[in-house]
Amino acid sequence: MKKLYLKDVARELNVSKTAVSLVLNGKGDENKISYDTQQKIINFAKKHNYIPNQLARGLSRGKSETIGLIIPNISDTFYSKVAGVIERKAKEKGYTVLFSSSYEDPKTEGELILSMLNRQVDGLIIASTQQNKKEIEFLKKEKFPFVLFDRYYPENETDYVIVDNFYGTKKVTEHLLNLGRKKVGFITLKPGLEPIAQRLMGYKEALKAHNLTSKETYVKEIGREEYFSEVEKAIIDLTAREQAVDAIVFSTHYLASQGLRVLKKLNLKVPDDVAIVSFDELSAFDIVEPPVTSVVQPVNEIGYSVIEILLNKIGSTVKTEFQTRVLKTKLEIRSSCGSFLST
Amino acid sequence: MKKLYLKDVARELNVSKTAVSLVLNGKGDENKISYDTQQKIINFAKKHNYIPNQLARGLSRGKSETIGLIIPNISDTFYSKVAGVIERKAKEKGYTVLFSSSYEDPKTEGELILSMLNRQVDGLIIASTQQNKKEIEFLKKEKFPFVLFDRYYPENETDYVIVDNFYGTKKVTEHLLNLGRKKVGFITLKPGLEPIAQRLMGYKEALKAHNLTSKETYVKEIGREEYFSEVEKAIIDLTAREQAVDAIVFSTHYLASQGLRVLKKLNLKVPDDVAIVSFDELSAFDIVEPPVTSVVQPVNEIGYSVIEILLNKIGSTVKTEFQTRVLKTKLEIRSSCGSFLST
DNA sequence: CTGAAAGCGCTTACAG
DNA sequence: CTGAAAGCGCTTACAG
Repeated sequence: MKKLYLKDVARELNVSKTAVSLVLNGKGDENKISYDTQQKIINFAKKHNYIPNQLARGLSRGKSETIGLIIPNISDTFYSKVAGVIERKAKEKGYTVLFSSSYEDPKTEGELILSMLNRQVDGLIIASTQQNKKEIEFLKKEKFPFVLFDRYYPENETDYVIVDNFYGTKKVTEHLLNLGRKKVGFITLKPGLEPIAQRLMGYKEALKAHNLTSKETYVKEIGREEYFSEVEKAIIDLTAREQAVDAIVFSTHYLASQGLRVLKKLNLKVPDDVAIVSFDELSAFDIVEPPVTSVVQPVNEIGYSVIEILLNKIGSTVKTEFQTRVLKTKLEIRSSCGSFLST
Repeated sequence: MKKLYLKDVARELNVSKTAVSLVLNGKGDENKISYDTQQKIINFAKKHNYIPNQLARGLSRGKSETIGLIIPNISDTFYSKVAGVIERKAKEKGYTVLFSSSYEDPKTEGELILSMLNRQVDGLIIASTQQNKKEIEFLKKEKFPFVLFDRYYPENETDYVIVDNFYGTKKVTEHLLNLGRKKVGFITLKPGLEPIAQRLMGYKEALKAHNLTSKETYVKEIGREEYFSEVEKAIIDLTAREQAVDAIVFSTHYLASQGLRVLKKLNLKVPDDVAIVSFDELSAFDIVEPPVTSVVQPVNEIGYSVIEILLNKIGSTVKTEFQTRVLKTKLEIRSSCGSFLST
């Protein structure tokens, strides 16, 4: 069985290439091709496994039916979940997705954007490092369809989908304060990312609303690469001083799980010695010890929104308003905060 | 800034399209194009963001520099980790990866294979549903480069990378028996998948080696879709009868985490009432309560091997032997089995 | 319905 | 080095 081309099936069937192409693209009826001929073509194609070359098709039609997805890390549970939703929705609409991880490196991300572009993706979805303003502006100038999620560029108008990082963190911090915790630490990443900045602000706002000033020393900003050891240092620092904290907010799931590891190692009891909460969660957060109260991101909604906005963009030639969505998070209360503390 | 094409940069620079193409593809030297001209072309291209159309390039050269990855579910932690490794390695070699989840549906998987093929991927990586023998044979007949991982077709000779499911399960079951457990249950998926079958055999072999016959009633095979409720039923069944089990082996990570959830709900103490172990793990298995002894799969090695074999296949025109690798698992002992039990 | 033809944007011998 | 040309495998007006 040799590889079949359009011309082969045309020849075999004694019809024109035009007819075959038209029929296989569902344009048989509108071109008044007889039912019999259509059936003949369709059956032959199916029987002999005729596979049209998408490269040629894409080149000819000027679109590839492919979407590019650029995320920090496909192995991270949050991104892999969103990727799953995006892929499922995209497939429903006939798109395949090309993905690539930037590993938080702006240079890699920039190259990825260009690489996706030269592969003629029809649209781009990016959870950006937020350090490629130039590329983002290039995309805008070219009117290339793209939507950002998770991380966006506050100073550049674009389509994006994010969650309410500020309010989510404020709420979970208040939850802690309402339970009688007075000295709340915040372990987070070094600044640079918008969601992280928003979470810090939410934390501070909650303290302020409770008439507590957020001591600088309660906020620990650590580097992503060496977070394993730095979380440990941060916790030792927060818990060992004379004025030890009685609660810690972790700004993301892997900091929280490492935090839990460290707390166990240090023999600190959660929530008795210190209560903890996490922004974003691991699916196992309900079976860790103790189960961790978390701010849950609406993964499905994020994926749906992103695809919806992007496909709208791709479909329409008229320039539309930028669409931005800020989705609500959900506070999942578990036992890592204990019950009310009277001191 | 309009979109630039090859002919545009040729015109602007007063050189031929040929020269531009040659230089940009790194064939300047071998075609004796002067250093100055080369620099001129390269600089202009970079400055004006010339992005060659990969569709045209691929069509012309007969390869797309794209690899297709078909897995059951990108959101599953095991597959997302392997996908990350594969993507990283592929990128190093200049390949981008197109991915798609089959969600365990053979029909979807079959369509995906054809879809990837018509997108002219240069090779395919599949963790198969094992129900598309026809497509696999088609790929073989076409001499299309592909390698299977995790799940393969025992009756069809292909390249594949798997782990030692049999021995891994045997070892972890023996670990349980060596600790004095006598009645070991096995909660697994309904048959159909080779790794699952191997794990069951490993479990039985361990029992046999300890002169225990594996009672049929100790093995619970459940459906993937409704595993949440079925794990519960299985555990109730295994623990409530007069001869309750004193240990349970879970054949995969999500069964184990659901098992832990259920055991907590039923107020059964792990490992006192029942010890548990898991084949494959969640990254949080060291902080759940109790930490779960697991058979760890060598995710990096799997990814590396798959890419290595595939790229070899793509690179060589001579037909080579099928390459198969069976990688070792690692037993990670945690406290979910307790210490030696004397009864 | 057909058939010849142009076009998508590249790459790559080939003659000079 | 150039330049004209063929070719990759499709799609799509167009004249008949």
